[in-house]
Order: sequence, then C-alpha cells, then structure tokens
Amino acid sequence: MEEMMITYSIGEVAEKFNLSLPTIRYYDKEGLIPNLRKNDAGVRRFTQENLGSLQMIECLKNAGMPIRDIKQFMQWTLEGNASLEKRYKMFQELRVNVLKQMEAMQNTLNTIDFKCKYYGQATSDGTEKYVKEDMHLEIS
Amino acid sequence: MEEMMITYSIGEVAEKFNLSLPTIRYYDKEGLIPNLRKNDAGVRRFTQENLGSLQMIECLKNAGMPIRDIKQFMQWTLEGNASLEKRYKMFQELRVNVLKQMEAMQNTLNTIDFKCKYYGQATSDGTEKYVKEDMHLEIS
DNA sequence: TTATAACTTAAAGTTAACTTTATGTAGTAC
DNA sequence: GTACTACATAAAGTTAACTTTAAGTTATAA
Repeated sequence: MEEMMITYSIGEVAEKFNLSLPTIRYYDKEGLIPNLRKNDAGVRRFTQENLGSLQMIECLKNAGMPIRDIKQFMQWTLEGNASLEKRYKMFQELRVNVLKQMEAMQNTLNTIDFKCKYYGQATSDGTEKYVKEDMHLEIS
Repeated sequence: MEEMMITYSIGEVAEKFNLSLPTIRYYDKEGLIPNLRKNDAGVRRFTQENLGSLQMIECLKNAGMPIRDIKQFMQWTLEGNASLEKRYKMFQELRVNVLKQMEAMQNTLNTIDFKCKYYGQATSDGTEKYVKEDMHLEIS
C-alpha cells in the first residue's frame, strides 16, 4: 500500500521560497532538510514536512544562526522527544539573542534618523556649516 | 604654529571600540577612516574626528552596509558640500532598508516566541505529540 | 529521433571581512 | 646595551555561504 501525498520539485520550491536551485541542493547536502527523499529517477520530491524545514531555515537564518547550528537543530528533530529540552533551550537562547539584535537595530535606526534630519537641513542650506555648528558635533 | 589636540593610539582605540588592531588597520587601509594621520615615527594617531568615523562605521555595519559602501560614504565626506545630496539620499535609503530589516526581525521573533511556547509545552509533556496535535502544524 | 527542459553530481571558484604570519622599527626600563 | 612593549608593513590564510562549471540522465514534445 503506497502512501499518496502531494510533493514538489526543486524548481517549484525554489520559486516558492525565492531561493536558487544550487542553494537548496546545498542545504540538502549539508543535512538541513531532514527526510527529503528522491524518486526512482533520483529526483528530489519535497513534502509539506520538507517545506516546513525550509520555512524554519529561513527563520533561523534571519535570526543570524549559522548553517552548522541550523543543521544541529535539524538533526535534533530526527532524534525525536529525546532532544526536546535541547531544542527548547536553543529557542530560548535564540530569543534573547534576537531581542539584543533588535535593540541594536533600534539604536542604529535612531542614529540614521538623526543623520536624515542632519543631511536634510544641510542639503537645504547647501552646506553642513550651520547644522554642524548647531550641534557641536563632528561625527562625519 | 602647531595645533595641539588630544589623540589616541590604535591600542587605545581598539579597547574603546572593542575592535582588534588588525581590523582597525584594515579599515584604514580600505579608506574607511578619512584624515587619519601618522606621527613622525609612522604611528597612527586618532583624533576625535577619526573616532567619529569609527562610530559611524559601527552604525553602518550594524545597518548591514558592506565595507565598500561605507568607504564610498567616507570618500563623499571628503568631497565636502558637493556630496551632501548623495549622502542625504544614502541615509534615506538606508533608513527604509533598516525598517524592513526590523520588520523581518519582528516576524522572526514572533516565530521564535511561538516555538518557545511549543517546546515549553512539549518539554513538560515529555513529547511533541499533544502540542503538535493541538495546532495541526508540522513545521519541525 | 532529436531537441528541449528539468533535473542530477562532484569539484572548483567566488566574495566579504577579517586574521595570521613574518619581519622590522621606535621608545622606554633596567 | 639589552629586553620589552607597542607599534608598523606586506602577503598569505581563513571561513561562511553560496555559485559556477562540466558532464551526465530522464521525460516529454515535435
């Protein structure tokens, strides 16, 4: 009795996720897509589970996690319930890390906002002279 | 008549900014620190202006700007008022870019928060079974 | 049956942003 | 004078995350 399920080709997946074919193959080679199977002709067929892995890869990449750590996480998922605590800990640490990044990003944005005002004024003045005098700052 | 001003050694600057000495030398070589001078012995002496450049480098790096674009900006500052509009435009575009990054980061955080709850429950259950059933999701 | 499109692999190449290595110099402490 | 520390340079090495290249296979359409 063969299980029938909807699957996708690497080309379809590349389009869906806006990734290049070599990138997806690279992720597969690196072990980032657990349980990804090939048909009798050796062609990859992506299940919903595999698409879920890719979604998670995108999330973890966005959080700044390196490929080898994403791989580690994916390997843990293959270990089942035995690795639940490791995965829980990973996400808790990642959360703290991402919060720090967002704080840094907010500071960066504040500086950029300041610079936008600074250069907005300087541009309409035609010179940095007055706006620079106004704030006694010389950060280029 | 020699101008007297407070300057810092590369070692002091490295400590202040928590950067390695080779990194600072690399930035200098790449033209990221305009007007950085050396004393008669060929040793770099950092002025307040140079520290300002380093501060800005940190900000722009944090915004995800590549070294070559930071260099471009620094070269523009050397052109004076003629480049004010270019610099203004740069910061306006950077602002939009950073806002996009923050939005992406917020989405990432939401996913991670969800995963924290998911694995928190799964860990106390000792299995993913129930929490997985509860949400009809199979994202690893 | 021949062309085309969509896939396959292994291996080499690319790029950014440093880091390391090797070698040398300048100034101070003893 | 000799050791030590802090600096200098040029050039080679490193790492991550892909990308490119070269060569081959499979399935469908004309």
